[in-house]
Amino acid sequence: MDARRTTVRDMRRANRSVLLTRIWLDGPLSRHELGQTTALSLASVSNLVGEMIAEGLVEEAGSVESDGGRPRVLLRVAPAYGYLVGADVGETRVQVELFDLAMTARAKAEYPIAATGSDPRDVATHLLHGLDAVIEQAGVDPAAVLGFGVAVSGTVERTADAVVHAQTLGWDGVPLGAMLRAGTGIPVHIDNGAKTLGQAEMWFGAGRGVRHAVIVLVGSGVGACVVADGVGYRGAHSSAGEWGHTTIVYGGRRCRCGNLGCLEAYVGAEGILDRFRQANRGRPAAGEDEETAFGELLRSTGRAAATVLDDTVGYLGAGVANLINLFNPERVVLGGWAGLALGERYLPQIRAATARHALRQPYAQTSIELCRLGPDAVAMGAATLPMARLLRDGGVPRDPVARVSPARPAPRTRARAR
Amino acid sequence: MDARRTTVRDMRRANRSVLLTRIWLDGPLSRHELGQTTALSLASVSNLVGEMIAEGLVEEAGSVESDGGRPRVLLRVAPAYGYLVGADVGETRVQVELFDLAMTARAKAEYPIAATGSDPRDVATHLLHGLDAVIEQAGVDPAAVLGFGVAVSGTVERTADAVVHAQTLGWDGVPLGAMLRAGTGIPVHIDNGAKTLGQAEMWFGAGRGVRHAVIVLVGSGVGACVVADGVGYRGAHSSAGEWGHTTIVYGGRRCRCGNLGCLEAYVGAEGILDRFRQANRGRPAAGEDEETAFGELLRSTGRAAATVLDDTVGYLGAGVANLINLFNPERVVLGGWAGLALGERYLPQIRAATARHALRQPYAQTSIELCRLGPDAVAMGAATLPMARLLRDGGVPRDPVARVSPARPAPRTRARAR
DNA sequence: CTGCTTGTTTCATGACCTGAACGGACGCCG
DNA sequence: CGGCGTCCGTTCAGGTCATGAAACAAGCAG
Repeated sequence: MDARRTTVRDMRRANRSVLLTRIWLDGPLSRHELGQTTALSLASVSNLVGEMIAEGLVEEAGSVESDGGRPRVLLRVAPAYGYLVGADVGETRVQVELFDLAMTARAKAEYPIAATGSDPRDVATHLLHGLDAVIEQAGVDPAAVLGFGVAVSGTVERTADAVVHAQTLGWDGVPLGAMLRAGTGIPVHIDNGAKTLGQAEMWFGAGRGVRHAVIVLVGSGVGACVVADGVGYRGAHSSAGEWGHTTIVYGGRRCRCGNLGCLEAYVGAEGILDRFRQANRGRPAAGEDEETAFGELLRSTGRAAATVLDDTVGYLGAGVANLINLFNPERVVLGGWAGLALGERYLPQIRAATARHALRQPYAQTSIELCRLGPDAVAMGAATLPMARLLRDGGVPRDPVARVSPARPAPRTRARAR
Repeated sequence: MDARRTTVRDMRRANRSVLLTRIWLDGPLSRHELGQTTALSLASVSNLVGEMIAEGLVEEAGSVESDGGRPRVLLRVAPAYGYLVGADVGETRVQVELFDLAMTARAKAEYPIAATGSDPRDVATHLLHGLDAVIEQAGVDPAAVLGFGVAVSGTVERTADAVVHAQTLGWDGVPLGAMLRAGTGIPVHIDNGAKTLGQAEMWFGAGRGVRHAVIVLVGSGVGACVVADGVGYRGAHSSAGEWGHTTIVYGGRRCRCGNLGCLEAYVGAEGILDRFRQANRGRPAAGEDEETAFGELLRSTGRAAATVLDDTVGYLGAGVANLINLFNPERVVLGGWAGLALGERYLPQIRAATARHALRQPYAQTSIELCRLGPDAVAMGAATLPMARLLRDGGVPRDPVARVSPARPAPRTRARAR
């Protein structure tokens, strides 16, 4: 139903994309298996794979014996074909990491930033410095860096300038994409941190093998990444998945967004600690920062703590049930630092609470799992952005100019002359 | 990212689909305009359109003068190329309607059914009788009927048997698709009524020209149809969009689904009337059935009625805001008989309540509109199912056997013999 | 070394889109 | 009323692509 034409070149790109994606995701594979699972003819597989090998994108990786006959050669994406850089713009620091195509980290850089109201220009400078630093540190050719993915905790418009709105950073309409592109020739990709972490969890973590999932992220705030049929759900302007500010207690607690009864006010770490303080006659949980205080609360044996945590599990279950009813996923992945901590201790109770609130059938069709990557995988998640592009395009697009322009000056005559 | 190969035939089908969809949706168009908007070359447009004209699927419809030169011929889908039958399985009646490809109704049939626990076999019989009846009534060749779309108010699995789970009908696991296919050779399509009504609203109603929308349906119960990038969002097992049973008041009123605090218990007509009865010292609104009672309540000037309706607007606003935060649509369409009645009187207040509960940015990017088709368009919505298939395939697939099999017996030798 | 099995590549074929040339229809103007 | 310019629509040669069948390659057993 898409209003886009299809040309014969799109076909080749689409098929290259299918093959490359499968080789990359499902490890070393033989040409035979590729033909089997993609329904492409062996001839085409050979043709396309041969092209990718010639480009250096794919390489042979040993062979495995086949009963009696010629052994099958395994194929993998060449790890050193190119490199990916991912960056995490957090509230307190900018972290930049370089990966090869096997997604092994090769270099890392980190820059502290002011906790509140960080100047976008400073952040952009840190990001560009970090980019140079990790390239230098890893000793790779800058031309081999396929892309620079940046994850920020806000919504990112899908325009050329990649305008960012990030409440926690105090940014409203920052054209971060344009700012970064002015400082580097490497392709820049910017997206919301929850969405990139969700993608990473889908490819390498608890979402493997699933096409419909919701990755729930509970930290100080609360967010979600919805994956529909293998691709992130964005909505009209890329701000879909704002689960934290859905109303779950009509007229309830005030949330930091200003509304009443948001889910975040009940199951976000800040909201939980605040509720504990109220239940504990104004005495907060011990701990310098939020994370240690939350850990303390989890370990606490007091009556107030137990009540607050029980309630939290209930609210979280209702919130997850809402997601299940609305999105009908195959899997729900519970992540974020607070979500992980809660889940490690209360997963069965969370499942039970969800079952109470969700419709029977969609609940039965889904499974609720803990995340596998942990909260520090944001930079890796950001690096999935250029990787996704590489896979979608079936490799780096061949320079299309070279094929057409030589014939341009006198197309007809030259063609005749042959 | 789809693990599906692309062949040279898919390309042609895809391009036919693009052209056909555009011709059908955007009325008579010239070849030039088609080339413009689809980015196909004029040569290909001519080629593909010529094929469709030869098949009788597309026809010329007058011409429009172009400044000075040869006038451009307009093209449209031939209304009499084929016919679509749509059926609505309601709680009290089965309604069957036949349309031509211009979506004008040509015949209608209706059968009352038992209000509760209707036997699936009876319903299937009514549906098949209705199918024959409207074909007979319209005087149409049965072979020209392209498909039979059936809308039911429950979830429909996307399997060959089209297994239906419909709480309101008392059905759990009814293979309605298999039952109907056993009684007719016409292709059968079954889907949830909210989804088909949503599709109709997208094509002919308040969703025209929009790619991301949520169609909200408030009747006795509450549902929603999410359209993402032009296609209905289904989730893993087609039960996505169960908005009515999301929790909006944690620990609140008991819903007929058994849970506490579901949205449906607050903004469904049944829930509203029940809340009014409680607020009105046990005296219900006057009226034999739900619909007249609800109309009475809307016209009522009493204090209890005003409070209940004000609260309803608030809950509805919060519920719509949740959809906006989660799905980030371009448009929200308010429909269903109760939703339409509420919206006609309270649309500004509903918008205001939604604005209070939604995040500022996604709210600013969306518009909330009333539906245009009314609640009786379910049969037409069902007829969109075979139409969607026709558009997706770019017409009726040509028999592929005829093209290949003659060469089969001795492909090599025969080829040489020429 | 030969036959056998299995994996991979080559080749002729048919299907497709495209740019450019060609043919057609209409209004305008001398 | 016939030539002319302006578009519209179609035809054709050229290039790209996937595919099935046949050919080639690489191991193993006898």
